[in-house]
Amino acid sequence: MTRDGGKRERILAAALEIFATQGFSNTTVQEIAERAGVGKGTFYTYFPTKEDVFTDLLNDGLIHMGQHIENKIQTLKGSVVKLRAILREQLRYFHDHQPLCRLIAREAWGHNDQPSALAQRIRTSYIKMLQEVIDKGIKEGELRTLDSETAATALYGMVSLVALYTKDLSSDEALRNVEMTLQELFFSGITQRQPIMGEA
Amino acid sequence: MTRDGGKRERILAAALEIFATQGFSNTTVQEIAERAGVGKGTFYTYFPTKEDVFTDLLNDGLIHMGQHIENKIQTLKGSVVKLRAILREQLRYFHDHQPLCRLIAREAWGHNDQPSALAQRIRTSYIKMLQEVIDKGIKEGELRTLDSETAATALYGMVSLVALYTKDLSSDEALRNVEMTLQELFFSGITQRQPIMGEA
Amino acid sequence: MTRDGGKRERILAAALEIFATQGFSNTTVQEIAERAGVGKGTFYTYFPTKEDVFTDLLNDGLIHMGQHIENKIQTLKGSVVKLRAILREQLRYFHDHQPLCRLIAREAWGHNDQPSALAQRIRTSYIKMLQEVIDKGIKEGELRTLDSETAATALYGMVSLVALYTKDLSSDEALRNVEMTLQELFFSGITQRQPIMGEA
Amino acid sequence: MTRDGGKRERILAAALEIFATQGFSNTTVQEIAERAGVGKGTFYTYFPTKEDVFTDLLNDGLIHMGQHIENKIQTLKGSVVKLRAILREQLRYFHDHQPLCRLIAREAWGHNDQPSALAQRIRTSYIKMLQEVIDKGIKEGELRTLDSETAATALYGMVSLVALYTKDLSSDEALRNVEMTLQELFFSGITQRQPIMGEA
DNA sequence: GATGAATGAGTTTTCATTCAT
DNA sequence: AATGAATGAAAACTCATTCAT
Repeated sequence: MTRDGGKRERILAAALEIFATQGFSNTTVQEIAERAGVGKGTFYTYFPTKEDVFTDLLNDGLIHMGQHIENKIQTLKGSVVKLRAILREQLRYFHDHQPLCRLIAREAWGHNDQPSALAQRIRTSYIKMLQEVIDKGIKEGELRTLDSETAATALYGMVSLVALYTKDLSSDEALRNVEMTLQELFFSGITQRQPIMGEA
Repeated sequence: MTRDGGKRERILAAALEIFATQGFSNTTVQEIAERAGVGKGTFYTYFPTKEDVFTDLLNDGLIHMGQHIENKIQTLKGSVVKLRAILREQLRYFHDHQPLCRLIAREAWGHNDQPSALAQRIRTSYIKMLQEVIDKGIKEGELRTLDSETAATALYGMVSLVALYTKDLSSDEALRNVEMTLQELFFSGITQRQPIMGEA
Repeated sequence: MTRDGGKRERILAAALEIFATQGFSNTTVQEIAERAGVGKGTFYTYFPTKEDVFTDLLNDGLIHMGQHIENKIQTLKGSVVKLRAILREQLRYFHDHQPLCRLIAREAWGHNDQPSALAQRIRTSYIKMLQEVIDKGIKEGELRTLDSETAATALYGMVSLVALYTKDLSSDEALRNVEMTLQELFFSGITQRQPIMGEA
Repeated sequence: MTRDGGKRERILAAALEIFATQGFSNTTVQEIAERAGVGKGTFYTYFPTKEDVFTDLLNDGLIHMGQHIENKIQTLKGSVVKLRAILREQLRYFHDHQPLCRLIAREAWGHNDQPSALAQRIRTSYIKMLQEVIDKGIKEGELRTLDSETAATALYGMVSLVALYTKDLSSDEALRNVEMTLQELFFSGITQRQPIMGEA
């Protein structure tokens, strides 16, 4: 599958790690080439410009994340079930692919003059998907009637910030705990269920 | 407004706008000076380095946002009431200070190798505050028992992403609609209230 | 004598000290003004450019040194007597006016593109004087017949390098010792007087 | 001569010439690169900073001059013979390597705030050597008893100033004449040998 | 195909000099 | 007359990109 000894992949992997840590501008092609174990010239055999690796990384990443999650929910039935799976998988995905996701996140805030270009794609390609699930749930009565775009964005924001801010998410247990909290929060809200009727 | 005809302020304002659009590295001192309507040298009369304007901007911004919101909730009683106010005010603040908040958000993901320095401060200075309110609410039975740190981060993530992603938030009505959605979502969850009582 | 409260003199003195320590290029007008206790703008009331203070300093210095030494020898009779006095006074002058002399010396090697300009003046204004004394001494038979220009330059080089290189020349005793050595050297040479006559 | 077509050497040579003429501060990297016939960036492929070429030049120069002269005198016997050779070789070396020596000389007066660093080395590495020869000569009775450090410095000062000040030293004859004068001066003094006994 | 030496456009920063107060 | 805020020209240095080997 990889002619050329996987050089392209090695470069992408190296770039990902360094971009994620240092950002686009503070990363030199030299560094990437070194970490990938190739000459600087070789970098340009595989990518026309530094910007291109970045874009490729982002595109591939977004596609991969989208597909990964769509795969997971494809066979599931019911909006709540689907959304629960999305929440879980997205959290896990962010956690398992921290560097990539950090890149996506930062890019989402616009790393340069055409911030929309890709941030746009996040909204359209990924958040749109969430939105559709939510819309369906509303129509079918499983979900409360609310603005689905806002809800989808909120879900995405919740999970991504938690995934990237929470210091210790390395143990499986910690991850599960955080997930449970988010599930509760997103599906039932933070408020203590009011003692409906005379239950007290 | 002060001596020097507010040059310092003009530079800060110009820097804020450009940094927010283009990021730190893609912004040149030249651009800032031009937009501020001063000479390049003048920039250096007021700030030792380019990095310093950036830091000043961020520090002041974080302090300002924190104080603004703390002021708003200080006199309120009850965790739910407080959290509702926080949600509303934060949304509004992000909306009213888009450039600044975009800066804060992006910085949170680390604009360079020492991302923690300021990201840390957001967590400690701002999210900690949310966490305390939630903790109190849990203790007093107003809120469901859940991991308060995760909940606080989730609230912050929800609001900030929605504020920055939502294209049209300019009309007061749009803003109110989005707010309402988030309030419902955060406090009551997305799920349609289960047919309470013995309807099954 | 000094209208304006001696500001000009204060600037010259300040400039001399800093130029001597840091060189022309590494000295800023700001520094000079500060050390002189005046505003930066005031500097330009008294001197058209930074270069001008430097030149003035050098010119005045050369003139002053020349006059000082000429005064000392004017009344003396005999070339050897005169040269001995010159050697003594020059050594002392270098020692007493280290900063100025350091400036002159460095300039002599050319501090910029027109190195000759001033180096020339040293040769013409000062070394010429030595040369004349030597020439007279030769003609009158007091001095050995040799190339007077070379001898004059050598005398100047001897004294100036010793004055500026010798670490401890602060005590009067040390100064006298060094002078004695130079006198012996210049007038009688380093060689042990050959066993005159048939002593062997 | 080495790989890279001697670029490093070309840069060093160019730098030497320009530094010697214009001084360190008045020389731009651009100029050096141009004169060396390379791009500005290439300069930085070979030297980390402008300061580094300067230092390399000086270090190499001092070492070279020292070795050159030590080689010349190593096999000679007798202090007077050695000193005569030193005087001759130093004069010739200064003359043959004017730019380098101009650099060394100027540095001796301190080209910036840390003049000692290298000026020190001149004293220690080179003048010390002269001093040792003189000391030996004194001990063995060939030379007059005098302060050897002062004498060594004087010799150095004499020769270097004459070498750098004397306008026309290009013909071999001129050089020999100047040398003879200095030899006479340094070894026998300027004074006409007193009519010892009744010779007149 | 792989490489790294060569390059110059572009960026930050300094500082002599001007000029309004 | 004295000042220092304002300025932009100039200089060191970086790094994406090219290209000869």
